[in-house]
This record gives sequence, structure tokens and C-alpha cells, in this order.
Amino acid sequence: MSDPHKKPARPEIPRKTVYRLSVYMRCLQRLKSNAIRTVSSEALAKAAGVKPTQLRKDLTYFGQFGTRGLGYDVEELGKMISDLLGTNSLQPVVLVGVGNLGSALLAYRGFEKEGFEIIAAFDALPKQKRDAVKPVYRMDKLKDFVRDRSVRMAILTVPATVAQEVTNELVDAGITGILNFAPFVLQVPEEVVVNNVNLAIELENLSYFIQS
Amino acid sequence: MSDPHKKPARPEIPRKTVYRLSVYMRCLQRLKSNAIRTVSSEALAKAAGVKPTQLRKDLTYFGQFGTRGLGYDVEELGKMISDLLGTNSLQPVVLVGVGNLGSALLAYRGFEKEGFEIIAAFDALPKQKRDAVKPVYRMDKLKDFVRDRSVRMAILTVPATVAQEVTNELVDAGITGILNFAPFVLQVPEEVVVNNVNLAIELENLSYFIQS
DNA sequence: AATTGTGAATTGATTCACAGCT
DNA sequence: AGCTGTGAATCAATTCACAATT
Repeated sequence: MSDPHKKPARPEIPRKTVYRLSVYMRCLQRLKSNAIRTVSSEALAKAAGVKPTQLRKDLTYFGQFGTRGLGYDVEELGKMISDLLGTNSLQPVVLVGVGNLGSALLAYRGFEKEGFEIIAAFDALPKQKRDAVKPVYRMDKLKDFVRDRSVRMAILTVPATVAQEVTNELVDAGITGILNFAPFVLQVPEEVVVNNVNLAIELENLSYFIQS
Repeated sequence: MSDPHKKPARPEIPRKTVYRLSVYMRCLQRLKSNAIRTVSSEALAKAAGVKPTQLRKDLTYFGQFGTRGLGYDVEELGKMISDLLGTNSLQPVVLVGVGNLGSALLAYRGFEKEGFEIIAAFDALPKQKRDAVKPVYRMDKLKDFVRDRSVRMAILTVPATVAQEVTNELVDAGITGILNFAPFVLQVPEEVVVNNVNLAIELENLSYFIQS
């Protein structure tokens, strides 16, 4: 799961709402590909695994989109949400730390259809893999690369011991959003946003809840 | 991040608290390896990225461990938390869906030092990779394998289109904890716990919060 | 003197209940 | 008649403030 946000962001949409908007968008995409034009809050909420009132409340944070008595226009609502989330344009992302998990994620091409592209990877000791699709550069190339290509987001897959140090370099280079896989709580300035993902913690959490 | 829990679990420890306990444990491990014996709620909370009162409140859910005026015993508190979380014994886990992300996670050996081992993988069309360390079996072997080895947890990395169907098979085989990477809201019976991880949603969320 | 443990207060999120459109 | 939009009510999580303990 992910974690703390310093900056509450533009108008005042709660963080949990923003997560759910992503979920709604995926449901809308599925409906659209099934040629469904219109959906009620009840049906969409069910697909998203939430209550209808929550869906409606979530939408009120950024406008009114429904037609009373009828429901929501699938395409229109999907467009509004993806505009809001800023997922209409392809976002370039760099990955830092090409170890175990890092190279796994580099090989995983599943981000691209969701609007994100890992355009390069960086490592202290880069070893370009034979069949690798992405270039792997040395850390000292990071700053110029990020500046030249106006990259704003980074995936951090370095060992916990160097996570803070590397984060400082990222921030210095101009990165403002970090998806952190290192099991370490990063210190960042106000304007930088960190989302934490820790697979071991997810498993541990499951493990607790299944011991009945 | 992850998502909904049907069963609130044994005494009544909130889900978010259980997550934070995992974080505290990692901080305690680090302190211990630095030969630090005792820690105050203030210091530990800072390392974990939370407020001291929250840490203390979290601990009260399962007992009293501190010494007033002094703090917590690093080793003792670590032991209590890992007992509670059930991370003292190695948990066997199966992975289902050896596609893009699935094989990435199979190659990633980082779970093992955290108490989890992927003991086998399953796929509709298994292709054993040359250098793969783990065996990949056909789906029809799943049920017997899970029963024979008493596996309780599964990592689900199949396409969204078949996620529900495969989940039904998992539940039928006796799996009670699922770490779901498929972008789909799974329906499961009461006693089964699902944690969702969606990397695209994490990136999307970042992308929203960095557009200032 | 320092630091925990915790009831009370506060803040935030979810759900209810129903008014308002179409 | 059906379904959205939303203020009010409820429920949950966090933080405060301070008494209790070493």
C-alpha cells in the first residue's frame, strides 16, 4: 500500500477519494469497451466495490456529472476523471535501482497501457542486461537526464540503506513524485510527494488477518 | 496501496494499526542491528514517520510494553510485534499467473528474508523459463498442491478478465489470503482476506498530487 | 525529569435520509 | 418513478492533555 502525503493538493479532494477515482475510471473503461453508454451510481459502485453514496459523494468533490433519474454517461464521466487525474498524456518515469525488484519492474511492461512509460533506469553499477529494452545509466547521468527530458516521477527500488541518499539526488534533479519500494520512510521537502509500496508488509498484513 | 477487509480479525486491532506495526517492526530491526537497546516513542515514531502519540496508541491495542521515564526495550517490543503478526515462521505462498508481472515477482527473491517463500507458481499455459528457480505448474495441479502443502496465501497476477474465475479456484482450494495485483475488485467469501496492490493506480495517484 | 498510557476532544470519512431534477 | 446531489448524523481515526510510573 502506499502512504503519507504532505501536500493536500489543489482544491481539497481527499487522498482516499483520489484513489477511488482511479478505480472508478477502470470500471468505466470496462463498461465502455462493453458498449455500455449509461450507468447508475448503484451499478458503478458495485463494480468498484464501494457503496453508491460514497461514489456520489466522491464525485461531488469536483463537479456534477449525473442526470437525475438516469445515471451517468460512461464516456463523459470517464473523460472527466482522467482529465482530473492527469492521465490523458503519457507520463515519462525513471526507475532508480536496478537490482532484484528494479529489473523485475523494468521487464514488466504493464505500465504503458496505463499512461506511464519508464524511459530510462539508473543504477550505481549499471549492468545492461542482454535482452533489456530500456537503457540503464550510471547515477551521475541522472540529473541531466531528468532535467533535459522534464521527468517528474521516479520509481525507487534501491536498498533501504541508500534510499534516503538517492532520494536527495532525485529531489535535487527535480523529481516531485516518488513511488518508493524501499522499506524506509523517506524525508522529502513539502512539495515532493511519496507513495510507498511494500510488498512484504502487504503479505505480513494478510498473514495477520488470516490467522483466525 | 491495498484495500477492503471483510473480517475485522481477532481482538479488534484496526487494519491501519496492523500496517503500522509492520513498519515499527522494521524500524526496530534496524535499531537492533545498530546495537541500540532502548528507544523512546518519540524516536521510534520519527523513524516510522508517525506521531509519538499514534505509536503509543497503536501499542495499547495489544498490551503495555514500555517503561515510563525510559522507553521501550527494542528487542522485546520487536519480538512482541512479530509474534502478533505471525511472522516468526516461514509462510509458504503460491503465485498464480506467470505473465509479465508474475514472472517479475517470481524472479524477485526479496520476500524470503521477510518470512515468505513462493514455493510454486501456476499458470494456464505454463512455460518453464530456462533460468527459473521456481517450478511452474498447470492450473489443474493447484488444488492438490495447496491442500498437500497447507498453503494459505496466494499472490494473484493474472489478467483482470480471468481474475474472478481464478480467485474462485483459489478459494475452493483453501486459500484464505490473497495479494491481488489484478485491476479488478474480487468477490470473496467472508473468511477470505484480499489485499489489493495496483501499481498503475499508485502512479496515477502521484501524478494527480504533483500537478500543482 | 523523563516518558508512557489513556480518556477526552478533535478531526476526518462514511453513511443516512431525503429534497430536487429529469 | 427513478436516480442524483447533499446537509446532517454517525462512525472511525488521530491528536491532545495530563495523570501515572520509573
